[in-house]
Amino acid sequence: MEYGKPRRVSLEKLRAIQLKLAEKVVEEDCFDRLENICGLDVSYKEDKAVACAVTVRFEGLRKIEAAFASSKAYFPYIPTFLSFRETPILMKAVRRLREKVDVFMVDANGVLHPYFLGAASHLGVLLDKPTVGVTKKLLCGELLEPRRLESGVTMAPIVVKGRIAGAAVSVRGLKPVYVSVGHKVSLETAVRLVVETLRNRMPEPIRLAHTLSRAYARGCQQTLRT
DNA sequence: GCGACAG
DNA sequence: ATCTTGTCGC
Repeated sequence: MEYGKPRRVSLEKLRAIQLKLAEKVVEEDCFDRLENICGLDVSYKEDKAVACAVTVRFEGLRKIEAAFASSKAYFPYIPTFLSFRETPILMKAVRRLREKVDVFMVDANGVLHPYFLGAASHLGVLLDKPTVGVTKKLLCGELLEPRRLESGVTMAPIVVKGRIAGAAVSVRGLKPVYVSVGHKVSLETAVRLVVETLRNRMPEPIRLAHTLSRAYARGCQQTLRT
């Protein structure tokens, strides 16, 4: 409700933290098997933040578990500082999961960020787990020439400060989603995972987390049943 | 200084 | 993100 109060930590300090954590990001595949994928998202209800972590089996995309966490939103939304708003509540939801997770998919950017540390990467480093970032709108960077892959998938690399930081991926001529490495995964694998879990505009794990966190925030018990 | 800007 | 109903279209 009121974020106007002076923060005890300056944005310059937070920027320094991002630069530090960005050095720890690993852009290579660091997982042997791919059985479960967990979608992550946060919804808001006035000044309350609700996070949902929903795990699905990669084969068939069937939901096998969902965990929630809620708290007051202590940090405002400030472009390029999203992780400081959502990482705490997402960590809380993830800790409540019981089933093993191989890769996390977050509704946020990974290294597709002006300082190469979007919320998906920030979370990945804190969890020390593989994460992929996916968004519906471009935060930064310039798109290179689109490339049509075999399965009718169109991919356009995105460059940030001279580095390929992500890719615009679109299927069946739909509006693209922006994919980037979060942590411990390669861009190639990140794109593959998104394409293989894409039923609608957003990959299924994230779409589910979005629906569930929103239902939880609005107290829709019925939707949360199954 | 100006404009852009994930959720 | 959120405030919000019906409605146009594949």
